[in-house]
This record gives sequence, C-alpha cells and structure tokens, in this order.
Amino acid sequence: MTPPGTTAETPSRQLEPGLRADAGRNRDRILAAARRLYATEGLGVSMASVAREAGVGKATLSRRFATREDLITAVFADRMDAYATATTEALADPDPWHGFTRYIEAVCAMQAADRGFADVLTMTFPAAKALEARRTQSYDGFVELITRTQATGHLRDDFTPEDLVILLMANAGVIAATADDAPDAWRRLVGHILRAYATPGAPLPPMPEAPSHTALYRAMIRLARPAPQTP
Amino acid sequence: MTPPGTTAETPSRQLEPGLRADAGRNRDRILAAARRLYATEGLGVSMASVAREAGVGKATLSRRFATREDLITAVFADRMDAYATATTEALADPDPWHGFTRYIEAVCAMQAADRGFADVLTMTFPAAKALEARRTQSYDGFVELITRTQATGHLRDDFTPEDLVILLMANAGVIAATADDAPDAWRRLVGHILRAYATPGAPLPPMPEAPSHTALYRAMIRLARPAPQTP
DNA sequence: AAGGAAACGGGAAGGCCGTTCCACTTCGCT
DNA sequence: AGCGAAGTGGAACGGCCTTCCCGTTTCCTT
Repeated sequence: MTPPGTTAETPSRQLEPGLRADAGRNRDRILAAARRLYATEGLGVSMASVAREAGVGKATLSRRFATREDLITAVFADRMDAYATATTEALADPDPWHGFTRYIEAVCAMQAADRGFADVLTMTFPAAKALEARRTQSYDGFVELITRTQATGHLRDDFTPEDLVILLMANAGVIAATADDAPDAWRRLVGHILRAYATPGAPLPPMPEAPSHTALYRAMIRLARPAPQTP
Repeated sequence: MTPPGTTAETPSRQLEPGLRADAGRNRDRILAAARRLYATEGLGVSMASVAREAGVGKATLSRRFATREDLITAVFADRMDAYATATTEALADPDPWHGFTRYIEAVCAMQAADRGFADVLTMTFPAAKALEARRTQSYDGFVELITRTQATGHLRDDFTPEDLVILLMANAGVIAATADDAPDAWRRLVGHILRAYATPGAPLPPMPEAPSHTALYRAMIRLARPAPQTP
C-alpha cells in the first residue's frame, strides 16, 4: 500500500522536525501573525491577510498549513492546554464553590482576551482533532468539579455541564458585540450568571465593576466602523 | 433647489407611492426574499443572494435599495414596531414582575425566531435611522418598566437598562451558535438570567425546558457544515 | 392605441479570496 | 566549495461579490 519509490522507512513526522531552518522561521512568523490577527479580529480573517501580516507569500502559508483548520490548530494549541488545565487547578481549590467561580471567570476571561479563542470554543467551525482532545479533557474535569461543588450546596442541583457551553456561547456574543467599546461588559454577564448558578441563600459573589453605561449602549447602537467622514 | 423639469410640486414620497406597478411588485418580492434569507442566515447574506432568491436582476435590487442598510431598514421595520410596542404591553401588565419577565422572554424569542433581527438588535452593523427611533422608544419604555418592577421588590436594585443590552448580545451569541442543533438553548440562558435578576427570596420563574443535552454539546463541537462526503 | 418614460435583466469591469503552478533562491550535507 | 533538494514569492486561475452600463421590455398616460 505504501508508495514504492519513497525513501525507506521514515515513519511520520509529528511536529516540525523535518523542517529546514528558514522554513521553521517562516512557520513561526506565520503563527505569530495569525495569533495577532485572530486575537483581535476573530477567526474570520482571510488566509491572504495572515500571509501579508507575516510577510510571506501566500504559497508559503498554504505549504506550511494546508488548510485553515491546520493553522487554527497550531495557533491555539497552547491556549487549549491552558483551557484544559484550568479545570485541574479549579479542582485543587479547597473551596469547591470558590474554585468553580474562579474557573468560570478564568475561562470567560480567556475568551475576552482572545476573540479567536472565543470562536474556537463556541462558534461553528471545523473542529481540529487535536483541539477536541483537550476540550473533552476539560469537559470531564468540569463534570467532576460540578459534582463536588453541588455536594457543598452552593451550586444549584439542576446545573448541568451544558450550562457552561451555553455560557461560553453567550459570553462570546457579548464579547463580539462590545470588544471595541466596552471590553469589560462580559464581566457583568458573568456576575449575573454566577448569581443564578448559586443556590438561593448561599453567599453571593461580589458584583464585578459595571461597564461604563453610555459606551455600552453605544456598542449596541454603533456600527462596526466609524462614520466615514473624517474632518 | 427643486429640479426644474419635474412635475409640478410633488413634495416627497415617503413610502412606496411613486412606484410603477411592476416595480412595486418586485419590491415586495425582494423584501420577502430578504426576510427569508435574513431570518435563517443572519444579515451576512450578500446582496447578490437576495437578488437571486427574489428572482430579480442584481441591478433591480440596487435600484430599489441603494445600500444594504436601506434593505435592512425596510425588512425589519415591522419587527421593530413589535419590539417597540412590547414595552407598552409589558407596562400594561398589572403585575410588574410578570410583565418584566414576559417582556424579556418575548424579546429574546423574537431574536431566536429571526437571526437577522438578533443581528439588528445587537451586532455591529450600520444602524438605520428609522430603526434607531424605534429602539430608543423601546428603551425609554423599558426604563419605566424597570423602575416600576424594582418598586415591587421583585427586581434587583442594581439592575440597569444596559443589562438588557448585554442580555441581548449574549442571547444573540447563543442563538448564532445553536440555531442549527439546539434552537431552544436560549431559553436555558434566559431562565438562568431571570433568576439572577430576581431579588433573592422573591418567587422564582419556572425553569424552561432543558435543551437536549447531546445535541447542545455537539453544537459546540460540530462544525458549520456537514462532512463533505456524500456517498 | 401608441409613444415615451420607467423599469428590467444581464454582461463587463474591478476587487478580494483561496489554490496551484513555476522559475529562482537558499540551505545544508559531503 | 559545490550540488541537490527543500523552500520561496509571484503569476495565473476560478469563484464570489459588487457596481456600472446598455439594449430591451413593460407600463401608463393621453
């Protein structure tokens, strides 16, 4: 089944071992550029933009990362690591409810800090296999965190892991709409939501600082781009 | 200032009076097509798609609605009416908290029913002047509804009108992510949020039916499009 | 019923995106 | 030091969208 003419038995290169020096350098530049663009604009940026930002030709980008999914996988591999380990850190907290809230806030903060990462977690997009593994790992840890926290009586019994998924989607919506005008608006949502998750009567987490009102409302009214007039 | 060669003194055509019969017919077909596409795909659909769906030429669409904003304004005029009158209906409810929750649920349901409308309410997009008027009208009514509900003690004192804006953005995010797989997921978010808005100790609204679990989680994992293999 | 104006559809031009091909450059091994 | 292979950027292509323009059709007035 193996093609006969190839070199003897080079099994398969996993990461980036077989790359020449300059190729590896360009790969890094591409990753840095993609990280930059994804963080601010989301995953919608074109491959051509990434190549331009990286200062390489479009062909080079296509050669290094055949598909957009490959690029996304490579860019967000480390952040998915952080996402996956966040649950273990939360589980290490002696106070389950405290660990739970810190976990929720940390994940939502990660979304706010990188719009591309928010897209990776929620939006409809080709799921990279390598990222999926981390996601399910994180999911399993979160299930454990839930049961522990519910055992303390602080977390509602009807809270389900899917509620986190919904929260991530909701948070992504807030971030996408307010990123330019009120980048802390998401804290207000998380503050409300954590109160809703808590068992009535349990101690409530403090309200995060309210976003500046006018700016937030303008975020809804205002448009993607400023008025074309520049006097 | 008026062009000299025109017919005597036709002051200005407000709606669609000066249109020829076939032109008006095409206008309606365009509006229907746009309504259809916007509802399912959001405001991102191209003008060419709208023209194709309407069965008219691209030029006709451009002639009838010069800019995308014009089209959006015309399409969502009636829904913005409903949005604006929803507050007055809520204010008519003898129980302010009941009116408040019904209002929240009604607006979020309108978002879920029409993805384009959700975009109009929240997403960054050129705000059509005609729609803005309705929006501020609705906003003013909502402020009155808030003060009344807070007076009953059911609604938290720190609830602000901007919280509704944030909720609309969050809801739009959930709807955008789950529309294809779990179109009722937004009810879960609203259920949580209304609980958070309520004063602790006040009677809680019933939990809406939970979305099917596997489908929801898949909505996060699954991709925009099904696998390209069609055997 | 007939002519002029309004409206129509589609083609041409221009822009952006993503992919593929190709001649030239650069690395790295010997 | 020099040669082969790996790597590179730009050109070219097809697809989609938008805008402009023109020849033709349809309406509506008189």
